[in-house]
Amino acid sequence: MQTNFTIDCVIYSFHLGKLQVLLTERNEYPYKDWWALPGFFVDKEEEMEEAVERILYELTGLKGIYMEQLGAFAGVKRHPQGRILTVAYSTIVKYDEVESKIKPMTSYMRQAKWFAVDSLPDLAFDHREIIQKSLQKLKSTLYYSTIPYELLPEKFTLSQLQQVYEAILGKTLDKRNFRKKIVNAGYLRELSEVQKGVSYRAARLYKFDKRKFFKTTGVE
Amino acid sequence: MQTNFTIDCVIYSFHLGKLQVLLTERNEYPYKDWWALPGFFVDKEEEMEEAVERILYELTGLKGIYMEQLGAFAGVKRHPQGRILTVAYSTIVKYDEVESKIKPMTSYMRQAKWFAVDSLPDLAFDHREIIQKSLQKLKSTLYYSTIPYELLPEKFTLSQLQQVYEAILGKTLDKRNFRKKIVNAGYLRELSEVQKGVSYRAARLYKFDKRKFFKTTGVE
DNA sequence: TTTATTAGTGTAAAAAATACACACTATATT
DNA sequence: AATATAGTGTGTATTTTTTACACTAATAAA
Repeated sequence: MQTNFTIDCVIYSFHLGKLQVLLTERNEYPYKDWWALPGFFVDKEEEMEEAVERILYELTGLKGIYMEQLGAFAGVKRHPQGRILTVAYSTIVKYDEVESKIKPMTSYMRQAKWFAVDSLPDLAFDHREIIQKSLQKLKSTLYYSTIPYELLPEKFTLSQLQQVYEAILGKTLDKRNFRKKIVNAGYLRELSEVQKGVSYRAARLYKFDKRKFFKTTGVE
Repeated sequence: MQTNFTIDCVIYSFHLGKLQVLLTERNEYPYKDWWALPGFFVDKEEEMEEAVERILYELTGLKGIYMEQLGAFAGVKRHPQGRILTVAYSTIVKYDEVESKIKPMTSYMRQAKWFAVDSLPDLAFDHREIIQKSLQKLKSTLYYSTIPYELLPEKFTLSQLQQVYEAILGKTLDKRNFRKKIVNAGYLRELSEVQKGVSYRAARLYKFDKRKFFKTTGVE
């Protein structure tokens, strides 16, 4: 059998202490005027990862972003006009790197906007379910993944890192225990720099050392 | 874009102390005479899970088996005759419940046979990669999943359970520590029965209590 | 009765996770 | 200069979890 084949992207970033998802407003039936995950048909000779790159580039102007396949969603009833199989990807961009004005839209979508994951609008199709599943996976793999560092700028403070963990896990963590654990893990490099432009004591900056991470965790 | 759409199943069972995978010998080009994962095209109005059920039923005569989606594999180059998107599922059957003579084959495949995961033959397409990924996932979720109990008969001994864990993790575990951990977890029911037909001291039998499992782990 | 084979059990040590509170520093404000 | 404000940075004691480790008990077969 043949089926229509699309990619949908859950695009995350971290901003204002919250995990954010980039959604687009549809300008087409079905679900006209509803918010939806950005997605497109996959071209005939195009790899799925290339399609993800393409969508991300068109929307945010970024290349080489972090992505991870979430799975296939192919319910016969998920699209009113017959089955459309979509393969969902979780992707991450750094909020600051996304051009402030997200790219002007195609005819398919009117605008794109960041939403905090704890206050999403109603969503088209089964996109709510997709995000739910993506968040669940984020949570369960958090401590063995590079995801927190994909969400933060290259240099970050331990408090910012803790905020990311808290935003994803949806609970607060003890500051001293968090620091002990994360610093002991041994894949953060303490810089001699400190934060700038804050109106209180500036915090020390750290960098994530990917090589040490892979060496110590053996992941990926 | 439209694409061909198939399902491939990694069908596991546990036998002779080893994790086994059911493979079929292809009787068609491409990869004629190669071993491959059982798979079929998905019908137009058929849910993916239904397709998995159908394949499993045709091959093993079983219904209501355990399944879990692994992901989509859609490399442009994975099939010589152009892209065929396959969604892979990991499934589990109890070895004893599968009719000893696995169903007579269709024209597509000559025979089906169990292979221990540590001695697989060369495989068609990207099926080696699919199995690899499936095994990896099995490993990493083992302690929070019902998989070991899907592999075992309803009543089992702690040694058998330990064998399952060892087969999947690929390493030996300490008997006392394993028992302590698993019994403390609180979702095994000790029966008053013991094993029969063994030529040595018979071991106590246990049952898995799904409800307690979900209550205590909160998973699924 | 002896042999072979697996079942079943406890304790001590080490490591990891948790709970918990205050002094320090940099800036902005008066 | 003094003070208020806001977040940084740090240690210890307790509990829980994980690890290491070896012998006796039960049964069937010879």
